[in-house]
Amino acid sequence: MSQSLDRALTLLTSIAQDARTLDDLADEIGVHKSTVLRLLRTLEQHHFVRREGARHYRLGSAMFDLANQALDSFDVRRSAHPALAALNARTGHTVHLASYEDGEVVYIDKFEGRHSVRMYSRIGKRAPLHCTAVGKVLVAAMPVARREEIARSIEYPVRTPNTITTPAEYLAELERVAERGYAVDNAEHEDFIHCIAAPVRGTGGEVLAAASMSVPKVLLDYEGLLALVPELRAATREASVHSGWTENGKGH
Amino acid sequence: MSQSLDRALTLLTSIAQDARTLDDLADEIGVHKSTVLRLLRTLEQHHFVRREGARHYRLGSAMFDLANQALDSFDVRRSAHPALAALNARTGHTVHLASYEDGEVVYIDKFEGRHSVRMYSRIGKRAPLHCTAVGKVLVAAMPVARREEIARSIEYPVRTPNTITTPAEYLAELERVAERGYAVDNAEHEDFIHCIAAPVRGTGGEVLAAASMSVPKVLLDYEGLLALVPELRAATREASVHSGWTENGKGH
DNA sequence: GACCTCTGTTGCGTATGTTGCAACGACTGT
DNA sequence: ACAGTCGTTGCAACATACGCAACAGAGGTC
Repeated sequence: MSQSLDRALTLLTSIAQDARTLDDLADEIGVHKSTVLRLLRTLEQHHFVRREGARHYRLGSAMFDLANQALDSFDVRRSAHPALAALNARTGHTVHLASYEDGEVVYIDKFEGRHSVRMYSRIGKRAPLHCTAVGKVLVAAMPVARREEIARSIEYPVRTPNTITTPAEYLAELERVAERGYAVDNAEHEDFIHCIAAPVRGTGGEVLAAASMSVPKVLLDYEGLLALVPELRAATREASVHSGWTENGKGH
Repeated sequence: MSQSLDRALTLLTSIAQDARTLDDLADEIGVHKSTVLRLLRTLEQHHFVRREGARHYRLGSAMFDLANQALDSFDVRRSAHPALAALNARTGHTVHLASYEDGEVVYIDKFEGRHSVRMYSRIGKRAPLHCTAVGKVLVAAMPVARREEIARSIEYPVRTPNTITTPAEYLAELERVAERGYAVDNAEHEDFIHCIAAPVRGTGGEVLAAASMSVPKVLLDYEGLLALVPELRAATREASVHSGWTENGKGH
């Protein structure tokens, strides 16, 4: 809607991937160098971008600053932190905390596993709802009407042979998740990895976020993964308590 | 230089502090609501901002995503990580990794101490050069001509009774730091806290970043702090080795 | 060391995109 | 049901951001 802003944001996205030169950027967004220069100057004034040497641009500190400032405003993140860090330390597996945003899942915290398996995730990264354990947990927590609405509206790109590909299947899976209180991603997102996830609840029992553990298949087979569920749930329970949850009324 | 972009970036900075409503923002930057609305919409399309409920705006996931993507491009950050994490775990004190940027210091990593002393720092936050241990280390690593240039150009706001307030004093301090190989901030930045810092070096012996330990004065007196220097230097040495540094030629 | 190329930078006129206005619509709370 | 608040739209006027073309400066090549 705002052209120059639109272009500037595209620039940022581009620069974030790697340092870029002026011409690179001009080519990428298809405008004249001078236009890019002016945008970059404004971005630079605000510290969103900085120059490296004479001809390379990198993201500046404002980016980190604002991001971390905003991450702190996710209360769940802070309250869940100790329990998840402990879970990560105890098991050595990668732990994620994720939240629902606009038809997708967003990772709001990550604890790297000890096994050097490169997982293509990152704080702030978005992931689909249909093939992630955290996605299932978050959607399963919603009223049935909402679930159906979402199941109808999202896409079902095939990521692996196990990926769920239809709304009907997805809704059935959500039902199972809601009953059991945890979700599984049996290599539905990435071939090598399977995950389990469980909800983190707040004061009124509402689901604030989902925490997951991701384990490479070479390390643990499906049954081994399921054996970790109690440990995960103990951690999410602890995280929930720190987030104000009390075990009366709802819960389970 | 670009008006709309300038306004949009100001909006982001504002929103980062706390969720804002449309009118709040319009007042803050002194433009019409409709203008703000259009900017926000563009920001929203790029996921830099998201709506919370119907009337509040928060930072969106792109912010986190880009920031973390870019943080990963600081190679020092990754290579220094294990050594600093270990230092933090061993001592329980707050550890920072910082880098020089444009007349200021920028924190690029932080390991929270076990003592619940609120430190007003954050990844991405900028701090002055004249009253921080990391600042001294980074500037002391530069050629004398550059040091003088910087000493002349920066401001010397008084933060505590101990703050250095003149270029001459600062240059003398830098000389000491360069000789010793580490810097001290004796409650020059914040009243309650004193810090020590040392450089992290790269392949050619050049200083990539500075690592510091911050300790509340109530926990440890000045001598106690200095007693930690060897431990800090062991950690920065380890971090340097991981960053490609080898102990020949330069070094010490 | 001189030439050439490549990249960043500036001034300027124009058209385009952006702005503010005012009226509308949706929602909240009383 | 009403008033007030806040978000949203269409439009016309204007300022702004755009592309162009020419300049400057650094790096590399012969």
